[in-house]
Amino acid sequence: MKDGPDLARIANLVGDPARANMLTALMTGTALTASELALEAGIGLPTASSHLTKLLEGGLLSVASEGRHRYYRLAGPQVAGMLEAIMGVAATLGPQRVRPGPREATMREARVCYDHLAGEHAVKMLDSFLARKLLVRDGKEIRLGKDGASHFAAIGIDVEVPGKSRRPVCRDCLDWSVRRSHLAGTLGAAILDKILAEKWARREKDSRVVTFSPKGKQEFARVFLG
Amino acid sequence: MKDGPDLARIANLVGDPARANMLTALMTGTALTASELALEAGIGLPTASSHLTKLLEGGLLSVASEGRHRYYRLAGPQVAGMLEAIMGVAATLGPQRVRPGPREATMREARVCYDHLAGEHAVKMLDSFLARKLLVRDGKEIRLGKDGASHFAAIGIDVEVPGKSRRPVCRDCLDWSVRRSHLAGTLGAAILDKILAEKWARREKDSRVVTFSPKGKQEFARVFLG
DNA sequence: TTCATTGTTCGACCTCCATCGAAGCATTGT
DNA sequence: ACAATGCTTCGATGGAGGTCGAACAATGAA
Repeated sequence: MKDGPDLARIANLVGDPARANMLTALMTGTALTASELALEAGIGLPTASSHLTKLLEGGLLSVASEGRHRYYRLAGPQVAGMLEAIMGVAATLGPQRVRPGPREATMREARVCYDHLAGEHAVKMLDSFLARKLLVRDGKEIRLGKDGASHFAAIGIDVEVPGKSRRPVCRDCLDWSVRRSHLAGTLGAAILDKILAEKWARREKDSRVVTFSPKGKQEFARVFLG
Repeated sequence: MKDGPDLARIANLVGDPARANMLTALMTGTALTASELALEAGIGLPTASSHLTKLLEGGLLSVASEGRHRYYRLAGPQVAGMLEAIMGVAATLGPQRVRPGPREATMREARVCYDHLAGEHAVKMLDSFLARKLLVRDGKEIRLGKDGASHFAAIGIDVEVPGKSRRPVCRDCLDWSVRRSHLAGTLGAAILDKILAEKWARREKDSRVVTFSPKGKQEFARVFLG
């Protein structure tokens, strides 16, 4: 009767509306303070604090104390992936989706997933990388292709791995909107950094949405879609 | 504040221990009756019935009435995939795993995931298929390679797709124990059928565990690992 | 019909937990 | 030192929902 890992324990953590809102907010990848998360979830500070300790003890979040602030973030990409998986089921199952809404459309196009880009653009980008053999699949893993490192270096993406970090350079992450993979890992994160640094796109405030400027979209296509 | 699909609603469904046990039991892919599920979850019939209607309305289960029995099953492979994703987080996060236990070891080696094989053997098998180009990745999709259909037909796996079914022939599914992909879809299901039909392995009663006989393991390696 | 099996519905109980106000700590700034 | 900010802890409240017994409905068998 007790097969495998404890589903209920961690699903229950996600199952509360307030906590779910917090986790969704943290899907942006940015670390947020307790008060910001309380505002996001629409609850008081004491309640938020209580939820946060539960998520912390549950292992879904990590925290960094800095001065009198405490910055909460998702415990890792794996947690983000699980949340996307649940969103995927909720999205296809949810007949109570009253209206797609404009917000929804922009989310499907481009959004932040933890620390990398997700959505249609991101899926196309990974497809292009694989087609050009800059990246190659190896089982579930994705690795740099023969010319991968030099190519990414040439376009200003620092792909060197210090060897210390456990985090893989490339990883794939299932997209809840497109139902295909996009690129995660340090490479995915570096690419998002570059896009924002070059101001090809900007993040909408308090949202996962990423909106490209017309010119930015061109540049993105030129540089990343080959 | 309300970004994307409704996480909490469906996570909450999985978050109750009784419901989680039911869902875990249904990960075997077999349809079970309400009383079987009540026994599995360790609760009374009325309680089970209440949970089942919730899971049904929530869209995680489907039901088929047959005589005075009502057979419940997971709503689809997508739900199974989500459950495995949550298990993955629970497994790596769960420090309260007191002891791995023998049950755990056999689960890692080979188990049923909804309707196909999962675990180390299954991961190796997919690796082999990809290496021999019987299957090829295409983005997130997995498709039959050039010689794929004929090869599988030769070893007695009927891979023809009636065209009617929406279900993909090949799909990958993330393995919570090995953290790599294994083969799902109709092909994955057909292969599991074959393994059981040939009696190379048998299912443990009321469990996801699949145990290979020594001879069966040899045959499995010969036929599927090339 | 009569009985047995299987499931659902109803009602009542009871536990759990999300919530907030107020107080307590810690850190920073003046 | 004193005040202000950010957050946690404590205590009390209230509501949601999981639980089961009993009654009811539906099917199948004797």
